Amino acid sequence: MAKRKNAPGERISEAEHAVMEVLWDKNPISAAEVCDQVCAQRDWSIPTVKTLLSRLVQKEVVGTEPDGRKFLYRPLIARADYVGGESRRLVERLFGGRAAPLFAQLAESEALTEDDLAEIEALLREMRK
Amino acid sequence: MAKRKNAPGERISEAEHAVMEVLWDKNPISAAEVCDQVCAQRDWSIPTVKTLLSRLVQKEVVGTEPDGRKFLYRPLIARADYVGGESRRLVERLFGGRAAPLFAQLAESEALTEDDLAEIEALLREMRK
DNA sequence: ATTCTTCGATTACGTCTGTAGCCGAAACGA
DNA sequence: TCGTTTCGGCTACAGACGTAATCGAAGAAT
Repeated sequence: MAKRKNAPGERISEAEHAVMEVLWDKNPISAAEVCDQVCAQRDWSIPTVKTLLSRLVQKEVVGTEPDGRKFLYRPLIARADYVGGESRRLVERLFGGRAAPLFAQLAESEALTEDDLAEIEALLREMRK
Repeated sequence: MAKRKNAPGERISEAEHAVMEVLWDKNPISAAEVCDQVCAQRDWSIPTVKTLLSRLVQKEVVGTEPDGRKFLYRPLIARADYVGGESRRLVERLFGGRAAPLFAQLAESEALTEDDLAEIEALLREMRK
């Protein structure tokens, strides 16, 4: 009954997510390389990135492989899985599990561009077959 | 430096959100009444609910009005605003601000029911005019 | 008036999160 | 071989969060 854990399931925090994005973009890479990417956007220092990386390793969502004296990191979960999980969680929590109200909400708050609409229409048409 | 917050914006936590849901459903109500609702679902005790309420008051998202010797609480922000904000935040963080990929994601992870599809189609048709 | 009951307010405390410093071992340069 | 640089690993610490007990004042009951 609890929502606890599927295979990969340890919760990923906001800051950790930023690190994951970098890893999804390119991997495997070293801590320093991760910092190159992420320290540009969020104003972090190397130690911070290393802490986040080790927490992610602990949570078993990031794996390591030795590369000479250093380590290379790579994600152990697919971005699509993470993103899907977060999306479903939001729909669950805020819209009683129904996606339509989310859509309505986005529409109302003008978060939908003309392009979005067209794209969604296309997707719908495709799913209809 | 610490994290920023603007007028409406103090972050509402998961547990606090549960309390907000109760207040949105019925208000103004007393702490005890909030507990009646929320302690049924989450297994909390009165002190917990009161703590959450006072934190929400501090964050200025819940207001109080004296009712004899006790207080009645009511939300100061609309549910639609909160929900809209959270939705936009998710779309921003996970989909680069584009809603279409969210939709695709939900579709792929089978989070869309037949009803959802129909409803969304209807909404789309309506927006098309 | 004295006690019993209610509340809100204050305090507590372990965990998680954001952010970072320090240390020791390994690799490198001389 | 010896110091210097480079890493990963452990340690730290403040603020947020989840959860709750305790205190003190205002009312109610007798």
